Amino acid sequence: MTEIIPSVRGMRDVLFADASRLSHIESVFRLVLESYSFEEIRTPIVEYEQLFKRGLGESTDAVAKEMYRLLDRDEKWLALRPEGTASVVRAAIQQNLCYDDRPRLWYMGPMFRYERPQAGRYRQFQHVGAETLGLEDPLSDFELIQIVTDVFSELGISSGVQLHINSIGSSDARARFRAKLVDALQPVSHLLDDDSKTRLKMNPLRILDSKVPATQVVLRDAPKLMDSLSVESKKRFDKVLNLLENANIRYKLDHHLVRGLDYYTDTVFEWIGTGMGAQDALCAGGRYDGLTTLLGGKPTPGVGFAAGIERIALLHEQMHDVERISTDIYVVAMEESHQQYALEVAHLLRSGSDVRVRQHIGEGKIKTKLRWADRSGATWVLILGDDEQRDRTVTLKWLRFKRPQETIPLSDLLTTLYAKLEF
RNA sequence: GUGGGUGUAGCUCAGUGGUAGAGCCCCAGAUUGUGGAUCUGGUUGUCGUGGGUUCAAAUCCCAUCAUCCACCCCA
Repeated sequence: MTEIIPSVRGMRDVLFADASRLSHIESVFRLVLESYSFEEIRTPIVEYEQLFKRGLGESTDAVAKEMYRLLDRDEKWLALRPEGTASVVRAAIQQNLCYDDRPRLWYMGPMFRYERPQAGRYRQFQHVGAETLGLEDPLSDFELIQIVTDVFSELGISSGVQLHINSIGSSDARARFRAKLVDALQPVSHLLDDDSKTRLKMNPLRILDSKVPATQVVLRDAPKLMDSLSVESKKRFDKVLNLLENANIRYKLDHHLVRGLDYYTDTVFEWIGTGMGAQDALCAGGRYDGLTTLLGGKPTPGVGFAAGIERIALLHEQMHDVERISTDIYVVAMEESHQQYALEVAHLLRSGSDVRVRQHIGEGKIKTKLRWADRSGATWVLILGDDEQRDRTVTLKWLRFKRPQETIPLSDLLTTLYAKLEF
């Protein structure tokens, strides 16, 4: 036998109810984002590798260890996008979108990272994100947080999420803080875990969000990032928090929240799902006032978020059931000679209503056909035989309730169905 | 990239060296224009893959792949 070719590691097939759940989450994001007057942007899945190296930072894990790279036929290095923000900002610069506008853009699509697969972590995963460009006002930070809050509320998962927020200030402030932190931790570095020791040299800020308890103890006496922020940064952060309080959006100040990508400035935020295992970051984002200049554009402030659809689905699954629905009405022709009439009836239903209609295809006894009708999950089956074809009627049978079947004129079918649907 | 668990029928799983099993599902009949419930009968397998030990391997050993959990990282 010929060998089966499986799907690529970390890249899954999503079927039936699981696919419906993802679609539902996506459509809620779409509706809420559009209600805030955000407009959709679709950028390529493949970009020059350089875009991510420069945008996210050469030494970030997402770029250094996890990027899918591919050599194009003309020997240029391309990459499958590991996230969406760099592409959106690149597009805004290339299309000159900020020249006379403050674009409010949202996107959705697959992202790729070469990581070890785990629950809630895949090598191909779905992001939905939004970016507001050209606005410095803290209101733009708040607005994005409000959008995601609305989405979670609409999905009915608000009680399972927690918003964490912090400000990491300007890159100057972070440089000052980095020096202070290193000075403070160097003498006690023997108390740190191995990863944190490495980070002390490579990326000291990331020590802050270490999960190792002993390291967190050491950090209690270390300098605080908040104390290194400029007066302006503090003021604008207070304003963001104020807006959240006025809107009754609950948050947790998390001074150890630092982001893994280099482009963030000032406000950073993240929603954590409760009871989810290790991969519990559902949505994260923040301000990135320096990104456009990194990518060769004019200085333009920006703020955005990205949400992991699969992770939100994992949480949603714990809280809500989603049914697999494929058929409302199953149409059965008794014999081959009734097929033409069945086709006519099925098409009438499809064009005259929004029900899902499936016509039985294949030979078999009526018994078998009805079993297929039952298995399809349909609410009704329409049976069409000699009598029905002759009188131009249909026999309508309930599959889910004990109710008598009835034979009705074809011309009354749609109105009869609507009457039953209302009931 | 590191550590650990698990891979047996379409699904959930039992089977610790001696003929590959159960439940559910599926198929046929009881019931030739009526599904589901019941009864009767039936089908379903490279035991993840490759090698090794053994008279004999689903079972023991090695490797490998997949998957799950944790680390790491992140959405």
